[in-house]
This record gives sequence, C-alpha cells and structure tokens, in this order.
Amino acid sequence: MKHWLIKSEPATFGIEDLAAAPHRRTGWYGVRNYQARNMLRDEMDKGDLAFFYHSSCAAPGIYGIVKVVKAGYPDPTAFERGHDDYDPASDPAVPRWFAVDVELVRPLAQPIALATLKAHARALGDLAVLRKGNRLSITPVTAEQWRRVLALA
DNA sequence: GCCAACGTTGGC
DNA sequence: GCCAACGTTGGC
Repeated sequence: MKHWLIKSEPATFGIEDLAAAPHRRTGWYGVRNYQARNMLRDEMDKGDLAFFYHSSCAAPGIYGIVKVVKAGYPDPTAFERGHDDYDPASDPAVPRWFAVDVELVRPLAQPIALATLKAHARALGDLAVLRKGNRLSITPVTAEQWRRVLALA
C-alpha cells in the first residue's frame, strides 16, 4: 500500500464537501498535469491512503485522510463539452487524463498546518509539498513520512 | 495584490 | 532543439 498527498482548494472542494458527499466519496477529477496524470493512471492503487491538503486558502495544511477506492480510470470531465475541464484533445479512444475515486476515512480533529509541517521539515525529510516551488497536486509520501506527519496531528 | 516557480506553447 | 512569452499555482 502506498501513501500520497492530494491538494484541493477548499473554496472549490474541501474536506467538508467530501464529508457531505454521498458515501463520503468523490471522483478526483480535473487533474491536467502530466506528472500527476501518470500517478493517477499508473501508480495509485485501490486501498492507498492519502492526506487531503487544502491549498490556496487562509490556513493551508492537511485536513483529513482519504482512501483510494477506485484505481485510475479515464477522467470523464475531459470529454464533457462545455465543462470547465473539457479537453477537446483528449480522445475517448485514447484518453489523455485520468482520475481515481477517493473516500473520506476521517477528517483530522486537529488539522496539521503547513507551518507545522515546515517546522518539522528536517524530520520529514524531502516531503514534496515542502519543496520550494512545488505545484504538483498529487505527490507521493513515504511510509515513514506518513507516520511522522500523523504524529504531528 | 505580489511574486517565485514551474509547465506549456509556439516561433525559429 | 532552443528559448521567450505566457498562463497557472500557491504562499504570503
């Protein structure tokens, strides 16, 4: 089982939206970056766990834990004419963009602020979300990093 | 709003 | 293949 960190802007879709979703599940749609696409398509497996991270907000940080409940499949929004994430270059016969489904395991009673992660940067090693200029919306987390991050909650 | 970092596009 | 221009991300 692998571990990940996935980012979302709470103004668009936050941990509370996931908690309110049917079966507390959602399709992780709209990723339009090839590196992240490759992880969705090739590396994320059913059963993997991920930190749910809020970005571009007043208090960025980790707000919950989610589980991958469906491995990579073609992102349907790429084929929806008129959808914000529609990509006319994505041919259904050769899909360009992928998604997974995630389910909320639990929100963190005490979210882990980005500032807290930074304060423990040394112990967390090369945690991708702490890298300067990091913009990837999906990043891998090692088992050791996962454990150490959780210990900060 | 500012700015650094990065990805993508397109001319050559 | 190079590289400048541009758009986006995301913290502050």
